[in-house]
Amino acid sequence: MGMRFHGTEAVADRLHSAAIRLLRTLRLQDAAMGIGPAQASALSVLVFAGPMSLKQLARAEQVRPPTMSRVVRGLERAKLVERRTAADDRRRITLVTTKKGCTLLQEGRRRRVALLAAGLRALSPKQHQQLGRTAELLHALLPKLEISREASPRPSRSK
Amino acid sequence: MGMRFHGTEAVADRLHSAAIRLLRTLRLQDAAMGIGPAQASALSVLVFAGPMSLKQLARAEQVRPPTMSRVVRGLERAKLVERRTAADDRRRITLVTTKKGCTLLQEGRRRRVALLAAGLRALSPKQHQQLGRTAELLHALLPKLEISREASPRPSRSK
DNA sequence: GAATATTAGTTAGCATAGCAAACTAATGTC
DNA sequence: GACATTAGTTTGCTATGCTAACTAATATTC
Repeated sequence: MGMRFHGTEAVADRLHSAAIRLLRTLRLQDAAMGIGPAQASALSVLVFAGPMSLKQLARAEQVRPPTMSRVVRGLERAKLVERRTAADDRRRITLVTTKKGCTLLQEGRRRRVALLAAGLRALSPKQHQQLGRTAELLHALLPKLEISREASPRPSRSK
Repeated sequence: MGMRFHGTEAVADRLHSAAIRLLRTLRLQDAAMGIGPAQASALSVLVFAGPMSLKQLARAEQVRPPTMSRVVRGLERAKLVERRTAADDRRRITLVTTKKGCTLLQEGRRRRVALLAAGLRALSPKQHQQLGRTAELLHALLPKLEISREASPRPSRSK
């Protein structure tokens, strides 16, 4: 009891700090593209999942609509995405990546790969595979954890 | 050619977005403690690695001194750390966690664990272990990637 | 030992990203 | 037609990142 329960705690911690450090490193690459991490991530979703509404994108990115609204404004200003009013419902907008946006994303991928390449190549194929599998594991795991956010009746800022 | 080179690219991408999503999820827990992710992370370092100077902490957190200076100010205001002038060199400060800071960190860990617990327990012990090992792998990997930052002669903001 | 260089940390100023609350405009409902 | 709901935006706050420029203390150099 309490023996190896410790393990879960440690894993949570290490995962947390690993994520922070990874992002801080990759942020530099994003910055080199003249685009922030949130913008890069949103653009990526649009490229791979195709056009969608702002709300959908906000949900996909686990972010509130006002936040996404601003992120999209940045992407639009940089001509990386276009907003179109949906045909059937004029409240909604449809976000579409531009050619430039698609290109930039590819470039970003190349940068990240270039950055990680040195590190990844130093790994054994087995470790490399492990890294990939863990990333997938996380993607599968995370949606289950978000329940707490959706389910909560909005804590309403106790202070 | 281009055959399985694709793999590295995909791993980099998935890792990137997994990190972003993980942090956005955990950020909610940090917010519930009334502390941001950077503050939580810095506090964690101080608790586990012991007292150190601001510069050391900035390096450990892969962040520039001005950024860490502000993060520390926040932690200090919340009475989670104390700054002491070093005895031998009065330029330097020594950052020490308070009792309250230590307690809060433990609580944060518990929260994260509670959040991840459902997910982690659904994993097989093997997957659990894999997750932990990958986190370690990343920690070992990341310092090697920062070379580009240190080595570069400061791009000097082209615009 | 005084002038100068280096180093630790801070301050100022800018940009991105997160949130909630309140607003506008379009769509649904009664 | 009056009211409720829904999609996005605006506003205003906080936290984090950066560079450039500053202060104060220590090290170096002559």
